[in-house]
Amino acid sequence: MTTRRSDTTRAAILAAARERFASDGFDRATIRAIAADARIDPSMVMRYYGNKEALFAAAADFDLRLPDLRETPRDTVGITLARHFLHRWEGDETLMALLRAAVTKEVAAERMRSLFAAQIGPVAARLAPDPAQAATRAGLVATQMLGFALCRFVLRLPPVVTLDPDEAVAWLGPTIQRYLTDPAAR
Amino acid sequence: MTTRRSDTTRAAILAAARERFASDGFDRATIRAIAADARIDPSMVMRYYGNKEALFAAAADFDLRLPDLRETPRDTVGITLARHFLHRWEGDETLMALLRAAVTKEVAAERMRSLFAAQIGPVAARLAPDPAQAATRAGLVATQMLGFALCRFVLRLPPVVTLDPDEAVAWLGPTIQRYLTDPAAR
DNA sequence: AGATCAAGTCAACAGTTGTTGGCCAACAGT
DNA sequence: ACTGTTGGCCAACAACTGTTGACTTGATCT
Repeated sequence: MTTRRSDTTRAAILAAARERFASDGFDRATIRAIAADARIDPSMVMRYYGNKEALFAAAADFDLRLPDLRETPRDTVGITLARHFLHRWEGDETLMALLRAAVTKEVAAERMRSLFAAQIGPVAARLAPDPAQAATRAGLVATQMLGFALCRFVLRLPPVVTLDPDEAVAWLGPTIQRYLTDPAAR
Repeated sequence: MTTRRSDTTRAAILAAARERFASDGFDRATIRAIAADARIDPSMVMRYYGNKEALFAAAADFDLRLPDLRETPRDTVGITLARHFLHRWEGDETLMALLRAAVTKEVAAERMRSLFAAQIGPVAARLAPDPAQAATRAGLVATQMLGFALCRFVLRLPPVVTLDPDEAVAWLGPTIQRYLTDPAAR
């Protein structure tokens, strides 16, 4: 199983696609632009990935890669989660591509939903004081994490962009901690 | 100054535009579709609003209309703000149009930035224990509010959609309160 | 009634998009 | 050397986009 000649361009296409989808969103990222970035003909993109939707599906394949939290002390889970999320977002533009697309493409939104349900859900299920509210708690965690990413990386609100990572974690950590482990509000 | 005949259609166009921009985003909301919704010819849209960008600018004109918080007790400001924001969002699809567009259109993002800076900034400036961090605190408030709106109205994460308004306010209120008035983290 | 002007319709333009099929060049195995 | 396959390019298509200008209708005013 040696790497074929095409595997190189295949990967180049995927990288260019991720970049374009991340910075321009699904609609404005044209196949022609992606092909130009990868220095190939647009028709190659079609040949390798079928159509634009399939290319996006391949480019937006993402895993949060949450660490195993079973060994972290219960009351530092919030901070740990916040730090990991921030780190994960900064190192991979896939999440950005997914978020930018999810706002207008239903398929991408669905992927976002299942991503968070599958990854944060279990954490909440284990930590929530009331198992019945586990899903709600996971959802709340998502609102704060995605909201931060939205403001910092997409909307670029100046005060949120300025925040250095440690500071951000120090602010967000307790919020996430509260959503996960504090007694229900009201 | 009686209302001219054209004012009716002018308003119809604006309403249709807001609806389309809110549900489809800037790119997918075509002038033809908007015109069809308003039951007129596409060229009328151009005549009245010049071009698509200007139409969007007119349709996405929004004001948070924050209540005067100087008389609300300092420690209930978080809940009050959360409730108002949620209420405002549900009653007017303009914010949705703005958010959907802000993710890919720089002009819309800029409007979002100045909107939050101008409206939440002053509140934070008055409540923050440390005047120097007022902007940061306002930004954090924005992350939670926009993140909630994103998950509930745009991405439609099931557990966040299910949440009834009072419950949502009870969860978000304390977070916002903390961002505004609690001593800085770290 | 006839002239004036706003309100609205129609058809077309130029550009861009995803997508397709035919063609060419390089390589591999015989 | 020959032949089949693989990787790549080119030109074109059909659909759709924002936008424009010429034309028709209808009301209003003198």
